[in-house]
Amino acid sequence: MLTAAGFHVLLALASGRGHGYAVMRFIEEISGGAVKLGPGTLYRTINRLVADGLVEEFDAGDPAAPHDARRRYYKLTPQGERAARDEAELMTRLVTAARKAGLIT
Amino acid sequence: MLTAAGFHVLLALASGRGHGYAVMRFIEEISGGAVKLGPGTLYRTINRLVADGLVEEFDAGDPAAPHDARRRYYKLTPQGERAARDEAELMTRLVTAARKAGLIT
DNA sequence: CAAAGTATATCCATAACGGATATAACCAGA
DNA sequence: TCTGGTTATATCCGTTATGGATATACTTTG
Repeated sequence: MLTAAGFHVLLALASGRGHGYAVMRFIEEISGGAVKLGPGTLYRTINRLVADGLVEEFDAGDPAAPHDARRRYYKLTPQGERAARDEAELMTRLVTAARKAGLIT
Repeated sequence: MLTAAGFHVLLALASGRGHGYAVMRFIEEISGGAVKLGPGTLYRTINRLVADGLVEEFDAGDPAAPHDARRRYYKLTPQGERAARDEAELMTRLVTAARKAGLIT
């Protein structure tokens, strides 16, 4: 199974956040500030996802938009998309159960 | 934040699974067999939740139903319920984002 | 040009996990 | 009754993952 950080990263990439720092902000945003991914966990997690074939770096060579040269861009591989989808589906089941249990409305 | 295992246990308890082994089966059931909590993680997690005040043991002294004497029963504390609800709410946000990203329907 | 923010990378101590091993009670059927 | 399979809890060990600090340097804004 994916780790929480792993899923967060995949979800951020699937949501169009292409590089590490943007991933970090996405997670903070979506959790209302509750979840913060420090740089240690962030870059380590990205590297692990790349090593596992769930994510790949790509060249965002759009010369029109003068992007920050330091940035490294990543996207999901088909395998990564599958993994993210599986995890999201598991999560819907957990949310349904939480609703059934009266934890949330 | 809760660990995945921690949330699973809280959710199982909130769903009326009172003792450790039942918690284990609940998680396996709800995930369609994808997530399995081994005894190491299971009992360690329960103990941690108790130590953190999210869960407490109680005496299921129902003499009518001759229950298994080995079982140890647990339930959520108010704090545990809050934590489980917060986590479930975060999860709904993640699921919504996954839907928006086209990962799930 | 200085300060704040953006961006990536690495290190270390701590926390958590997975799976094996152990022990034993419970239950169904031969 | 005894025997095997399942239920149930507990602990140990090696591995993996985390959180936070530290480092470095580019970019943007006033």
